[in-house]
Amino acid sequence: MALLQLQKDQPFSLDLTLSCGQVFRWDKNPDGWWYGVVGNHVIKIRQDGAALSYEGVPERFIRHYFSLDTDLNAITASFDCDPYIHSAIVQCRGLRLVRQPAWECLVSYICATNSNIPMIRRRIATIAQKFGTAIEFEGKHFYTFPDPSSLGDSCPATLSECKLGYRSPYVLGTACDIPDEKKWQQTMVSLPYEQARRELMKLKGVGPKAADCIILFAFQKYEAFPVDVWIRRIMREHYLKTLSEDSALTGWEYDAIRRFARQHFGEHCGYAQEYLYAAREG
DNA sequence: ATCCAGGAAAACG
DNA sequence: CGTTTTCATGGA
Repeated sequence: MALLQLQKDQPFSLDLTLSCGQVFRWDKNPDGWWYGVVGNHVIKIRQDGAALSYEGVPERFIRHYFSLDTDLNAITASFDCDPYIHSAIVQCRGLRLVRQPAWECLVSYICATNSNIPMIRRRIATIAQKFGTAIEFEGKHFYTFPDPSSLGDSCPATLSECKLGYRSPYVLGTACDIPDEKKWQQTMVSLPYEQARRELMKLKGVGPKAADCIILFAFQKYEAFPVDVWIRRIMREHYLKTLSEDSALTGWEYDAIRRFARQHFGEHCGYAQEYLYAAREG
C-alpha cells in the first residue's frame, strides 16, 4: 500500500473524477475503495481528504493517469466566465479529466452511441471478459481490454455475446482499420484538434460526438467540446436560447454549439463541458 | 406499450 | 447537397 499526499493548491476528487461518466471501467466498493483496470494493471485506490492510498501501479502512473500534475485551479479559472459554469465549478471542485488509454476509449465511445452509461459499462466489461487477459487481484479476476488484433480476429458469435447491437460491425471494422495501436496513438497525439477529429471520423461508428470525446479523454486536446443530448439541453437552456426545443441534433447545430463553446469558454472548453455534464441534474 | 439513452450510417429527395 | 429513417438493447 502506497500513500500520496495532495498539496493544498492541488484540488482532486477521486469520486467525482471516476463517477462523472468519462470512464466506464471503475467500480467503487461500499468500503470506499475504487477498483479499475488501466492498461495491464489493476488499480485499487481510495481518498481520505488529501490522502490517496493506492496499490497496483507506481506513483508516477497515478499522477499521470489522474492528471495530478496539471494546474486544475488555472484550468477552471480560465473558463470561469459566467454564473452557471461558476456554480458547476464550485459543485464539482476537484473533478479532473483522466488520461484514458486511447484504443479502449475509442471502442468505448463507439459502443456509447444512442445508449446510456450503465449499458456502455456492461458492454465494455463483457468485451474485456470475453477477449481480454485475466488478471488475478485479491482473489478476483479482472480483465485487460483486448488489443485491436484480438478483437479483429474474434469470432462473430462471441462478439455478439457482448450485446453491442448494430455497433458490432463498427467495432470489428475499426479494429481492422487500426492494426498498430501504438503507432495510431502516436499519430493522433501529433495532430491538431480539427485534423485529429477528421481522422477519427473516418472510422466506422465514429461521428462528431464520439470523435470529440476520444480527443478530449484520450488525447487531452481540451478544445474539443462533445455535444450529447444532455449538453445540448444545457446549452439551449442557459447559453443558446434560440435553439429549438426538439431534441434532433443536426450537423449544423452541433458545429454551432461547439464553436460557441470554444469562443465562450476558451481553449479549455472541453474541461468546461465535463463540469457542465457532471453538474447536470436529471 | 412507448419513450429514452454520452449517435451514426444509410436511404432519401 | 441537407434531411429523415433505421439501427439493437434494456431500463423506466
